Amino acid sequence: MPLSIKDVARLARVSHSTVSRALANSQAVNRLTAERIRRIAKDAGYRPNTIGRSLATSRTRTIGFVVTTVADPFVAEVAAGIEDVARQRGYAVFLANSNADPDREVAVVRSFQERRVDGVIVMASRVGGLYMPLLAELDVPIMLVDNQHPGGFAHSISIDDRGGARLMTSHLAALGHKRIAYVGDRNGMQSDADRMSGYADALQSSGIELDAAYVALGNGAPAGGLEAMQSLLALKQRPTAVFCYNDMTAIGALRALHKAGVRVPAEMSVAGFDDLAIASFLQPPLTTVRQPKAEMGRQAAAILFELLEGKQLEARITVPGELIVRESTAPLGSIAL
Amino acid sequence: MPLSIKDVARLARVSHSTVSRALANSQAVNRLTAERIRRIAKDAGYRPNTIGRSLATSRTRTIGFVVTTVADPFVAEVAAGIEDVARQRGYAVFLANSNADPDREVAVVRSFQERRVDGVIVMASRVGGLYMPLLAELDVPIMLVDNQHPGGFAHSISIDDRGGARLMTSHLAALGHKRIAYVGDRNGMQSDADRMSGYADALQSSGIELDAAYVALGNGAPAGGLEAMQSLLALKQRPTAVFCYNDMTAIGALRALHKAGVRVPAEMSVAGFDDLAIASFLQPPLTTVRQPKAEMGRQAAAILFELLEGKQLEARITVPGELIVRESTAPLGSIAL
DNA sequence: TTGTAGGCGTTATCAC
DNA sequence: GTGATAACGCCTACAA
Repeated sequence: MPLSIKDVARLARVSHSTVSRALANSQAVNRLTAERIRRIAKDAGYRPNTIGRSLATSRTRTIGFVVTTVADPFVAEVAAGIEDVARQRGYAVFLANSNADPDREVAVVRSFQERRVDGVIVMASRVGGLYMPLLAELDVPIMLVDNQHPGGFAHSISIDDRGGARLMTSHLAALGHKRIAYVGDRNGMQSDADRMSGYADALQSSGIELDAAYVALGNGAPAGGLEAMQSLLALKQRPTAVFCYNDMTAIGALRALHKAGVRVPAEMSVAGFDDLAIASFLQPPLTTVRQPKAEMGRQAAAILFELLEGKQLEARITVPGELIVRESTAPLGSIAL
Repeated sequence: MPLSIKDVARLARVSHSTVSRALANSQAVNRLTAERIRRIAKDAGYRPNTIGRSLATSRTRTIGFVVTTVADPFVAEVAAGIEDVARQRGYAVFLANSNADPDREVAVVRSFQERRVDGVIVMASRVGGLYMPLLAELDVPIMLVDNQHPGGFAHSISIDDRGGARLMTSHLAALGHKRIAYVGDRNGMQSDADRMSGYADALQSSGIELDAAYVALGNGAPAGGLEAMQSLLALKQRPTAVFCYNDMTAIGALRALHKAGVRVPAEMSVAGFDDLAIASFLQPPLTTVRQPKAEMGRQAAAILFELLEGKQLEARITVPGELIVRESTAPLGSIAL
């Protein structure tokens, strides 16, 4: 059994309330006694028990982070950012994977409820629409990262999906491409819809008509990108450039092209979204839209903590994406090796 | 304020101890009263408060998971496995990144201590050697995944690094390669040493002399693999096959080869270790040693829970790696496209 | 089968 | 400046 505040009190021959005050650096306690108590506590190896404290203060200094799966590199990078500032502020982070499974979604909320987390960060892209009201029941501040559901929540930070998609599609159009495809994410919800509409916007501004045949659906993972790209390759009139929902999709698309012997970017330009750590090491290095993942996680956490500390604010932050041009996109008809 | 057990007691016109018993499905309470109480609790939306329970039972049903960084895809896949069984068993997981920073390592242990986690899973590959004694002070069961420090801890699950490396190196030797290089991880500690020695073993059994010039050092990430491969390419007598510490290193190595215009596997075979989700989508699909990552996470958690539930066991599990041959390795001198 | 009472480790409100 | 004392929400003897 670890020492309690009472053990320290006994050692210091004071009451446990004095110990509590001394350890909390309260002004109301004699400087010297306070120092003596702190010294004794330290020597004895006393560690405060957060459970007791939580019961008394009804705050746990704990937040819950729900994701579809942390095995997704994109999610993991955001998680790292969140955990980073949480630790700085003395909060701990419960990690929960929903796996896009409604039963687990319910279980996660229950768990957070029963553990009395002070706040929640949600980044569960494929989460059912029923999830949000469930989360709202928790009655704690909720911060959404890359919100996948339109409206509803007060606090969120998201990449500018539409703007990013516009940026990338315009980049492709500027390279002279006319037949530009989009490989979406069939479970992509809001962000997919927004990237799709950014794509449509940019086509229009470039005077290119949107052709439904050039819109394929992946699943946000390489396998889906591979399949979608194969369907595009089967077209009589192939696209010359393909903008993918995310980098994972693009990785699959690149694989399909290599298998089919189509050279990138000489015969086909490929672009992604996210800028995962490996994007610059792909063959060829991937042109993409950078999301500042860790930074978004950090900011999400920082805002949540502001809220928890009572600040009144309404944060709906949109972060601009950054166009990162690498070697997977090139002018139409360019003859690269 | 959420309802407490006392509120339910009031509603049901019984004492709070009866409610406690009823909700715990105790036999000692009248079936009908119990049912009535449960019904009332449910209707009122009662959610047990784990904090109170923990204080009373001195168990939190919480575990801590320390990693170097969850942004590493390998770590993230293990995390998913751990979280999976934790949820099933009613445990919650605190995620903590040490970032290989001694100060944070200390902070993490403190946090776990103060939050009274019931157990800890450690997967902090670059963690300082001082860390382990610190963790031991926690005085809770500790489970190591892919242990990076020789000896010391009772419970661990690790890939058979040496066996896996032997498997891969033998595979390369069997393809006819004589000049086989190894790109290690300069921060790789135990697992790097073991893979290195498996590599050395296999060379010896194949009658190949180990040449120090063919041992290069990366850092476990693509950038390190790229650099290391460039140094190997600068050799007068280049290797014809390269076994990399892990897939991330191999990704960097592949990039270096593409940049240098060296064809894989025609001119150079490349192999990795881990079998990350993207390995099969690389150019060319990567030959590697599969670690059952999620499964290892699940097993680590399962064993920890056995320990927490009082079972006496000493688990030092070694999981065999599986050789996955894809297209990045080929017979020496084969003329592929 | 049920209720009363005490305790888990804190913080917080009173007196003194 | 300090010490009793009473919460916080739950579990668990012990008594009835």
